[in-house]
Amino acid sequence: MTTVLVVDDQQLQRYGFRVLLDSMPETEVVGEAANGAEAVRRTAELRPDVVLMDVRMPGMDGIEATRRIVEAGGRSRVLVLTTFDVDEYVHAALRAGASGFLLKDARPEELLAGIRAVAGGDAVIAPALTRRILDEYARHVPVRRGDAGEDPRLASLTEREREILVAIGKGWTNGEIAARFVVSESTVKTHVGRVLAKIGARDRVQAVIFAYDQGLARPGIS
Amino acid sequence: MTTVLVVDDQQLQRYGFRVLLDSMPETEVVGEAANGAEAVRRTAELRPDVVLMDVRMPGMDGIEATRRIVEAGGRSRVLVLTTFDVDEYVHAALRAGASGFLLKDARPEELLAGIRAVAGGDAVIAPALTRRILDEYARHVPVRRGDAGEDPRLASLTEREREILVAIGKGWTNGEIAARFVVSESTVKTHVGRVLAKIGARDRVQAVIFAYDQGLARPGIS
DNA sequence: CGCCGGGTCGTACCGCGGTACTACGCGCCA
DNA sequence: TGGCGCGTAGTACCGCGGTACGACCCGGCG
Repeated sequence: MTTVLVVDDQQLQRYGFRVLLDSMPETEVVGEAANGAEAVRRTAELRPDVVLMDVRMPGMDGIEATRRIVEAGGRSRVLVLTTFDVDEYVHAALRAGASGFLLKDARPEELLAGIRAVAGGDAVIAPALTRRILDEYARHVPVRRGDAGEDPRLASLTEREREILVAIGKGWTNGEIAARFVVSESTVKTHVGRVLAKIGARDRVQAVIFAYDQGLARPGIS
Repeated sequence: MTTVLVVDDQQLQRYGFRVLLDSMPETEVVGEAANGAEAVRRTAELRPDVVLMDVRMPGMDGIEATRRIVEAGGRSRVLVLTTFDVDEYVHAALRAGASGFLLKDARPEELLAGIRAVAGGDAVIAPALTRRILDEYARHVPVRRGDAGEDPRLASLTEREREILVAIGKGWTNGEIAARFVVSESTVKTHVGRVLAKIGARDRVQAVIFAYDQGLARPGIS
């Protein structure tokens, strides 16, 4: 069962969503909110799997609310809904950390599929918007080097070493890594040393850069 | 009626798609191809609405075939399918001009919805891949104005401190920074200390992460 | 069986990084 | 004139990070 928080300033709109979602066997509306501030509060309280977020709302809008919810670090995922496919909204919502962006004219099964995907940790974008996202994507995202697969230095890492590299990329000290992985700091140092040697980094700073370069580390993930 | 060209090196796979699509009222398979070269030829001949393209094929692969079909400028849209959600494939396919990218384990209705969307000029990405696309999108596509402005922590840095932060983001040691900026290492340390305090970083590692986060440093810049 | 790769842990050493504090010259401005 | 922000520079101290060993256990494999 997927729990959903419905956020919209229009009472009728919320009602519509509630009727639709409660009529489905796999989803359940556990709460509603009429503005951004309330959405943030109720998300913290109810910890729903998915927050169905309208963009345009009086007071705090859906974008800002999304940002706060995402920054709070709970496990709730935000699926942004809007009537208007304004580029700025899409852009801002995705940068705010939304897991999805759908139009309100989506068919019920599309909405359901979106909620399911978002609850499962995936992401969705309305097809009508995907086109533009991809165009910008192709225009801005640099070509991956190595048409022949990933960097050999990365491939030479063992599974454990890759985990260590990711941890380094999060900015953790050796002690913190040791605590999280429940091993001794000596072990971490051993691994770190091997990682640095394999990827050709002088110190962990260069390792972080390498990790970002390879897409192993990403902004906004603590 | 949407006309479809099925491209896959496995005969059985093509058969499966044909049966599925021909059983639907709105789609019709008008041809098949077993490799990239044949796909390009048949697309030119048949001018299908949608080309269902497998990635892995002997000879010319699906990516290259997609590129040629798109460059040919016909009205056929390419929907790429693959069994493996390898990042490189997604990346390459989208850059090649594909209108969509789905996994072969997609449910029939998802595939149908994808074909419909692509035929209508929209684009689709499998939810499992959208997550990563969005991450890269957020990382690379520049922030638009009206996007809540830059981080106040970044704004509090002086010009010199910002230069220092960029240098840290390149992975340089204090000594190297001192040499390049032609100042003493003491000075660099002073600046670094102030930068760390202002942006709230514990050490230069976290400063690097912050720099990437803010777009001050990016992969591929020496 | 022995070998080997991977993961774990320890000791010892040294240097860079980060902090605290002080200090000076310069340009700007009240 | 004095104050202030900024860039510069120095000393002293300490701890984390990185390296160089050696060691053990385990699972897979010839």
